[in-house]
Amino acid sequence: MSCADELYVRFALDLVIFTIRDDRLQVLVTHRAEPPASGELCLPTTALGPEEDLPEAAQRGIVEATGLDSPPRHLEQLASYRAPHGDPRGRVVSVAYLAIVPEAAAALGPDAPAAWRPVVSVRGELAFDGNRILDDAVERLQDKLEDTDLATVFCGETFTIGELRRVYEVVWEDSLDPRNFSRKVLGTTGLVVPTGQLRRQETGRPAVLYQRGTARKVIPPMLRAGAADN
Amino acid sequence: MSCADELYVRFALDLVIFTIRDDRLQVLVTHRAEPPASGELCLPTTALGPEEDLPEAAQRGIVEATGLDSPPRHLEQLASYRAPHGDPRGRVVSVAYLAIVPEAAAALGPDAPAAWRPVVSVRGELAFDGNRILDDAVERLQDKLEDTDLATVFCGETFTIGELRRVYEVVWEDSLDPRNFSRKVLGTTGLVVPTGQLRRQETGRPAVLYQRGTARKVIPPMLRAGAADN
DNA sequence: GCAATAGTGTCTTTAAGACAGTATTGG
DNA sequence: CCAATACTGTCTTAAAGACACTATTGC
Repeated sequence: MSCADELYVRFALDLVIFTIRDDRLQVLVTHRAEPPASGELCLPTTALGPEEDLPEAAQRGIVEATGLDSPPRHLEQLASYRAPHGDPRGRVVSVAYLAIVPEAAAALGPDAPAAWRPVVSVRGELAFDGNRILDDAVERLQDKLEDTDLATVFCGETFTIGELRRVYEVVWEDSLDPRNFSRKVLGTTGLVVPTGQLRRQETGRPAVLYQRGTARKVIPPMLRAGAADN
Repeated sequence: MSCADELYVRFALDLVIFTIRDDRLQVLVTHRAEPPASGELCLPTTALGPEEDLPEAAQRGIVEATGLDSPPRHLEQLASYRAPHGDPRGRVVSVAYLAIVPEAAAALGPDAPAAWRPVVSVRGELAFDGNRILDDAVERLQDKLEDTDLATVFCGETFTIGELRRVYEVVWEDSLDPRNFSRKVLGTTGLVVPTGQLRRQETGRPAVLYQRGTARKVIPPMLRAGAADN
């Protein structure tokens, strides 16, 4: 490595970009273009520009990776990782960011370098410490659904209570009681507000459409059954 | 800066080490030995060794900064920060770690380079982004008291329910009802287990001594009143 | 009317909030 | 007995869990 100074490390940002498609939690992955691990599956990465803040760099990297015209609706720092010691690139540190894009924006060009893949299908398949990062990201996401309005970010501008419930069910891999879920969501002041519009489908009673409210925290939190594991 | 390669950044670990002394939350601070900001108050830092993992480096840095003979009872990664752009050292990234040492271990040599200072007295006084890091650390700490057994880490090997309650009151800057607190702690299975010993003081009824149990999560969480902000 | 989806109401149980009184020690 | 600290018990209220039924649409 060209920098002998112990204070310098090779640095990059790892991007964990989630969306929901086909009723499954999906993550954007790509293939490494250069050695080491050339051709292997990995998370999109980006470098830190000279004048960039960390969130700025993450946002730019996400726009580049997805080809979206707008920045993601949610972006948060996940954690930092030091690459496994066997890495031939020397001392490597990365900071991972977690982002969410709504299903509607998840369309990707057919010849895009990156692709959406169901999380369950890439578990354990990523190069370097991508698997650990992805696991941490999923856990963070599941935790944050409990006490924030993050689930609404997966939905489009407007959504039904049923669609919102599907987000919880997909991310938590569990089924929720529609009656109790409804009571909880509508009973949390400011979480969602009705738009007055209805969503019609081929059959069945039309559903009331809602949009995000001003509340960012769900107090008391939404509870999931299997949260007692250590 | 000597590294022209855009992939390399100057890197360090910032250490936020908490303890409770004199019924106040205190943090270990030191003074910068070299420019820039020489002499100013700051958090202890350390570098990443060639073969070290991030938690290893943090643990080593904490032992060096505190002079303790044992590693901290709790250590977790907080977040990564990019130093403010005006920094003459160029592109600087740091990862902050949060650690807790019990009051008993908090004794520091009189001529140690670092010193314990009440958090309230150093708020806004730290160099670089130390203030932001400290604020984040306090918030993380307050949040984690709600649904983990982290408060027990501030206590010694054994402690009374009253001592444990003081930890919550000090960190949350709030007073708790002793009766309801007792019911909650003793009603959470596996959180604390009685040792059979008693703690005697000059006067008053002796208190039953407990030690940490096996439960690491408090479910349902301990609630604090003023958690509805944002 | 039927299939399909959306929505609501009640009973029970758990646990927090808000209280006052009893118990044990040393002096 | 008194001061000081530790401990416990009850009533009320909020909210989750576990249920079945009604409502609205297209065909």
